[in-house]
Amino acid sequence: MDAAPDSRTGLLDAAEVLFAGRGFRSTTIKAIAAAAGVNTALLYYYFPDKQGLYRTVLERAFGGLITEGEGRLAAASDPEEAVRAFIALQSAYFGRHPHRPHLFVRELIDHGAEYAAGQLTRLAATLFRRLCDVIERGQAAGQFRADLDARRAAISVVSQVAWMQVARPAIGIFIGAGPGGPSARWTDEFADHAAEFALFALRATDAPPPRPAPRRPVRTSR
Amino acid sequence: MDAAPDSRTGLLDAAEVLFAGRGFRSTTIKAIAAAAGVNTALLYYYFPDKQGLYRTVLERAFGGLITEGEGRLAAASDPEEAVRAFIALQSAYFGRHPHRPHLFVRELIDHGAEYAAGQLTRLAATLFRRLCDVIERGQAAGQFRADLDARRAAISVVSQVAWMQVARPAIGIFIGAGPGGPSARWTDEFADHAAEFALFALRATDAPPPRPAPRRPVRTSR
DNA sequence: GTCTATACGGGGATAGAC
DNA sequence: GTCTATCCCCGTATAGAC
Repeated sequence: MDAAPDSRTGLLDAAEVLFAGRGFRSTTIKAIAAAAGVNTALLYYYFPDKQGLYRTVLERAFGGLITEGEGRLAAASDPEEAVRAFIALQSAYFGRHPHRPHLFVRELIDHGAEYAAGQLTRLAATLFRRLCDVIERGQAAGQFRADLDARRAAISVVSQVAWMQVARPAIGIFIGAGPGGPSARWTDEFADHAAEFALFALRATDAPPPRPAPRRPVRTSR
Repeated sequence: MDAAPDSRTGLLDAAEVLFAGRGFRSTTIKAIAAAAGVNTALLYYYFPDKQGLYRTVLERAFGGLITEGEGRLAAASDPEEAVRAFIALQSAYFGRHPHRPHLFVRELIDHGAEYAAGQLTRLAATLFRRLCDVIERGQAAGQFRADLDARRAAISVVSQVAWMQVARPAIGIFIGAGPGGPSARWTDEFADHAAEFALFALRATDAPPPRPAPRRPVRTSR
């Protein structure tokens, strides 16, 4: 049930993995077609050219994050819970699509987000906006410290897992696991740590004591 | 005083900028030679091949970070001061070498740190080690919360500015500045924010009240 | 829808003159 | 030390048969 019988989807899947792994310029259409098990020329039947294929790959990947995120985050009501849910979303999404962090980062540094500008604008209006709102709501309730700028704080919240995903080989070396990167278990535990770290930073020092973090047994990453 | 009269250095400088901007595979030796104002064949006089040139570029860039970092960090004695100094180092170094974040990230995602493994091992034994030690010292002194794993905490500390440098186009869109990324002023202020955010997270809740953060007027980034 | 065959430019690298 | 000239492979994209 995991075979993609139709050629268009097969091309999209293969292109996504290759673009993520080697970047847009270094990925050849011959490699994409070969990985999809079809002929080079067929690519030009389904897509206008290499750029058009790339654009479609990006739309699918960002679109998936936004759709899934909006679904997941609507549930959380308490600000602390919402921050945890946000980081859990990052961790789960990248656990399920392990190459997408690279796809996203490459688009940022290769093209300055040129091809993903539309998707990022949507992301700004949905997930990022929602995280900022949650922080501001926590500040208004006296749960979170009021002296933090919500947008900067939101970036700090997101940065931990995002950077961990990108810098895996370096982190692997730093923690003694080698350039293959940390284990799946370590990766999951880092997400828990990141949530706690962010909440320690966000909490007002005179706030009512938070209930202990629920130890989520769910393990979602690779 | 900014001309690089000798061809070897000119090639290294040009290669660094191009490798950072487009990646190893997408950077052509013809482009490097042209940017350095010399002939393609001369590259093979000074370096064995494209890979050898790349390796040398990485060694110079990582080596600079380590050398500069060890110098700067030896000064700070107080753990809080040391954490601030660490983030200030990141900000200053990347402010002075604005393309190196991309160079580093590309090496991580393009080659899994294969070419930089040696430099990263040095980094692990110097700067990263030093940051972990500082956190542990703060924990032993009761200044920092003891329930954090020092290595994970160190990664959280580093991640904020690192991610901000990499995700500039996305952050620009998120904060309404557009895909060109945040302004130099915003970038500098984010480093201050990141230091405070990290210290809020690190501080033991029953610790003696920290002195107010010194507002560093020094502006070091682009 | 899917393939074969091919045009055409640009890539890394070397030989060898000066 | 620095250049010209060149080799050969591989990249994108298209024409057109089936």
